[in-house]
Amino acid sequence: MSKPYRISELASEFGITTRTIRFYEEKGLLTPSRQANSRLYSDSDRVILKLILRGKRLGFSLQESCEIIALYNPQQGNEKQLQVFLNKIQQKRQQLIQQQHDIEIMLQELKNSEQQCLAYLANKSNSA
Amino acid sequence: MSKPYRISELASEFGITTRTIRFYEEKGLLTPSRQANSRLYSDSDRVILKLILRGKRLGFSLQESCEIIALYNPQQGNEKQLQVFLNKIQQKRQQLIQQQHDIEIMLQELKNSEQQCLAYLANKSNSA
DNA sequence: GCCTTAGTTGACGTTAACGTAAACGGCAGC
DNA sequence: GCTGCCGTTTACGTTAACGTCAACTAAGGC
Repeated sequence: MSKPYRISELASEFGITTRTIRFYEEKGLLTPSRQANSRLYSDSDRVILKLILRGKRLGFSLQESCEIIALYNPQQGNEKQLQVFLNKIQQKRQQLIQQQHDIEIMLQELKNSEQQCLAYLANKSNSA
Repeated sequence: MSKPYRISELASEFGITTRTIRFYEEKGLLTPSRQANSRLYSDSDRVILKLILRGKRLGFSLQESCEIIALYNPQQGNEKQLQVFLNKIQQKRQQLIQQQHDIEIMLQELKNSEQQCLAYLANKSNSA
């Protein structure tokens, strides 16, 4: 148990506002403890926050990030429940792989534009 | 010049609504021609629509997708403008690479969860 | 005791990206 | 000539993810 974080610490560490952090709590994603009237965030709260922000960078909604975080914590259950769980994992995997492809193509297209641009610059400085 | 598309054709091809397509036009992303009172979409309209949807899958806003599409069409300009252009490309590239990393990690974590789940299932069927 | 500096709750405001509904035009088929 | 069906414009509605503001409390410094 390391020292807990205050809300402003997390906010500045991750470059978000305290309002945002409280909003995530309101949505049930974070469950900090209280000391007097102040919130205290544990390491695991911090991890969850990190996961949320990672999801955000990939364009996932809070709801989706929430589901993904749930996928990180396999719970025991009967065989059927575990199958549902495995299917969900598979779905997310497909989605992520699709994103990988999209990114590959975008990077290639950006590279093409860059090449054209550089060629034009080189040509220009040649003729100058 | 191939046969132009009607709005419902594009909608069903991409699995979106006609309202969405009209919305993109409203935002200036698409500029279909008109025949009488109907919209006619060209191949290039279709390409742009594809790019928008790709951006969406990666969590980009319409505004961002718009900027990325602009990056695909290098315009001539003076050296300074071209430098700005190259910088923007570089920025987007960094963002995409960050997303690649995020995806790698997520995929790994999903894999871990899957392994745990499978191990539990195997164990269970063993003891049965 | 007063001020400043976090922090709190509660409420209303805002923006993007569409959804939805109303009222209308045009044409193909019967 | 009426019925669908596809399309149009206009306009108001909706949801997510916060921003912003007000009014308040609790702790620490001088």
